[in-house]
Amino acid sequence: MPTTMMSSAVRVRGLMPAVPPALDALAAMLRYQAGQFIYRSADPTEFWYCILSGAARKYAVNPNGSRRIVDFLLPQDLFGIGRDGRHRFGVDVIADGTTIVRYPGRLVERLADSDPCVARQIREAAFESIRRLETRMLMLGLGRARERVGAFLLELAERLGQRRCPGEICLPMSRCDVADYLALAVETVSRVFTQLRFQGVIRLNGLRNIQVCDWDGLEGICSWDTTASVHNCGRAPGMALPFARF
Amino acid sequence: MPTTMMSSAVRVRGLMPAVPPALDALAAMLRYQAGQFIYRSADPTEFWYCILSGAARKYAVNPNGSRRIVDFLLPQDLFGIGRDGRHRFGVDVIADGTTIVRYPGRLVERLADSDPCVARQIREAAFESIRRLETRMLMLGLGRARERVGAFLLELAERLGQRRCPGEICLPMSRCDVADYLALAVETVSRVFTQLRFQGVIRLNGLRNIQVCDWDGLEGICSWDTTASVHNCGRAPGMALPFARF
DNA sequence: CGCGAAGTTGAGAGAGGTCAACTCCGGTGG
DNA sequence: CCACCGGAGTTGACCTCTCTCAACTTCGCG
Repeated sequence: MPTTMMSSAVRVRGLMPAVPPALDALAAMLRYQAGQFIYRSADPTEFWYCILSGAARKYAVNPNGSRRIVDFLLPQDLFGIGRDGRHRFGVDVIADGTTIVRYPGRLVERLADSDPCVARQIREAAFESIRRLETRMLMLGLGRARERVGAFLLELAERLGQRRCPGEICLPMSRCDVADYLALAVETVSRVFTQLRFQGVIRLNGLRNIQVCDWDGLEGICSWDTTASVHNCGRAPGMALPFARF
Repeated sequence: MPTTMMSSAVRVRGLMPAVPPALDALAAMLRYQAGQFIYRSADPTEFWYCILSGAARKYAVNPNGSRRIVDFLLPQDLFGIGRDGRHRFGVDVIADGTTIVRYPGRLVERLADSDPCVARQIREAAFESIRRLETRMLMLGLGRARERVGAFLLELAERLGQRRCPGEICLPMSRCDVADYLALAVETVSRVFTQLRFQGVIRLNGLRNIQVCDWDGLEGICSWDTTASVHNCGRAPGMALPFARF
């Protein structure tokens, strides 16, 4: 039972650049505690969502009981988008006080038909989602556990806007979540963390706060920088970033 | 140097259901031989493409020289779609006589702004691409080589419309491509194939023609059926398939 | 202080990567 | 027609890495 925070008439900023008022008017803002689910697998795709603050995880559970985390959802991420049907994955919240915006999907679709601007933003969101999936796919293809964990840390820093920043990065997720995300055993993730610590690449303050001491070293670990190929495409730094594409 | 086959005024069928004439008028049809590239990584995203017949592969190459196949492109698949920018991946053709339809991306985008129908079709294409990526991600998360190869065969059969059909499936790609697709060594892929052959799950006629003798066995190999979760979502068979979502 | 959950560490077994040899197949040219 | 060649595919032996299972430690909280 999430808390409704604001009436739908309140402007939601930061969700999409220049959200059209018509779309804005449909929004509802909700607040969740860690462990609450936003929707479950096979639920009807009634609403579209966007994270404002906090973190959530999208996951699948197979008959054997093993779980695979499909995506971590961080601020600005849209999810649950799709046409009428049922969700393939469940989403639940992993950080206390996570706030999300919710839109009635069918109305947004209808709005998209009449407002090209809305349609374009949905396309952008889809392209962004594709970009993330492709990044993740390259990551899963990396052979060694060190590389995957390294790529994960780089991706997280990138998405939190803290790539190459000196400060600490707060991991919103448990080691177990990281393991399910990277298709590794928890123990392996743990071992890699301590290995990176001993090598002076990272420092841990508590369990969740990571400080990257050696960004070059971290990037060197990943035989190929999955995020750089996304954002830079081998072009000179400082140039405009290309949009995601597929 | 692909062969231009038809003037752009010729109607392209099968690409999208009910392609609007305005979009149709922009199309050019091209024919490729195996080994020719359609575009390279870092090329500008000038055109959007759709496979009509044959097969191609989308791939990334890392500094070490190792290659990762991001996607196999089969008939009906759209690719290269995106806003102005540069391609993250290269695409080259793997089957002789592959035919492709090409659209000027910018014009399609502009058309989408004026025609909601075009916009909706682009969204659908994006959702479909996401569906494929998610399927693939679950596949890469599978721990064992047997499971990945099994899931790959099921996915391929599904996409070729030959799931649970008695006939042969023609693999358009080499073992090496399969390996790069599944993030396995070629030798491992080969070993799994022979293992499946000895167990009577599949039969090989030549190198490229596979006949699945035991579909139940094949599905049983995959600890979780990545394609079924896509198309069925645990609902009763025979119901309308949900669209892809994310 | 005590408890449970989360995280870490260790030892062992198993799976896949690597390297090398070999087979199979299609194409080419004598 | 056959020998030769090269590339793709297969098989084998070995080694490395990760998973598994178990014990232990740390953290957070009442």
